[in-house]
Amino acid sequence: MVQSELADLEKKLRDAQLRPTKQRLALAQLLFSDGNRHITAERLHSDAMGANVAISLATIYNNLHQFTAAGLLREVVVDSSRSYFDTNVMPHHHFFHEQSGTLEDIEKNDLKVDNIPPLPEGTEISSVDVIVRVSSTRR
Amino acid sequence: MVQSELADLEKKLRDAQLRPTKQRLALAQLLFSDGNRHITAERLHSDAMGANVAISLATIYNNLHQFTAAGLLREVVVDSSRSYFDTNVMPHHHFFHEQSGTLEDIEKNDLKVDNIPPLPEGTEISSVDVIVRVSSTRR
DNA sequence: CAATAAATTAGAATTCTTCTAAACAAGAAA
DNA sequence: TTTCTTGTTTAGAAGAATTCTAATTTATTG
Repeated sequence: MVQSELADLEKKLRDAQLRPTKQRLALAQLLFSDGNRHITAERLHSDAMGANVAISLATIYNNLHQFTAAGLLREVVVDSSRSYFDTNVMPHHHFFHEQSGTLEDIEKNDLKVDNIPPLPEGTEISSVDVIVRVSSTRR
Repeated sequence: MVQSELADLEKKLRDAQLRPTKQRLALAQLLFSDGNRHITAERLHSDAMGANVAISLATIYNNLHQFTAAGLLREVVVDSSRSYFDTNVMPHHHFFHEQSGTLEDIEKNDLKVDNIPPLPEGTEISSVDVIVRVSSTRR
């Protein structure tokens, strides 16, 4: 890892009012150094173990939520049994592969959602999430 | 409840190859006798208790899944902490009210999804789910 | 440095869901 | 009917994901 990269991550955390602790920097590195990721807490935890970063699962959860609140991550709800966190925080949608449990981004401009009916009284849109669930073609 | 209604529910179960047991009939009544519902297992369980129907939570879960497999219900994933089951099995979408945790149907023809990009290699669409998350307008 | 406020942690606790193995009920056959 | 087979229900244990607790450690500020 490059020096400047670490400094960038530290700035990213500071800008989000999060102290750049050892654990946060390690997580930020795992999350943001390698393109878009869709990751679960357990997965991130084992990635950290694999990278010889000592960090408890509680801290993983704390930080995933703090990162999300700070707009550094976004939670994607596709599976009722676990939470996925997405490093792409721009508005966009997803393919969800049902067999493998993997997510793939769909850029917002590719896909169009039209004719949303009048919202329930007294509400405003907080997000529009499209999930295209796909499965392997059986042959 | 009307006699014919019970007979209809029994037929509905039989057609789905599910024996119309006391518990299943009671659940079918709670689920299908009163328009579209979006319900959680816990909620259905307390509805049953409220209607003086003795039924265990395990049976609720068993049957929600069996009904879903038989196409009598559809599972809606909107909240990573619990599962919702929808009695409307026609293709359609949802408003999800973030504060109250309630769902509301959006008829398929109201809303249009266009320009879905090419699917991942070797896959086919199993469903396209749109969730319009709304929250109360603060004033 | 010292003070204080924030972050981390292990492990317990919670919540939702599934499993297990035994008891029970439904439908089929005699 | 009665019997047989198989499907269903059940209580409670077990499991999985997540949150909480209270103590300890670490970062930042003065």
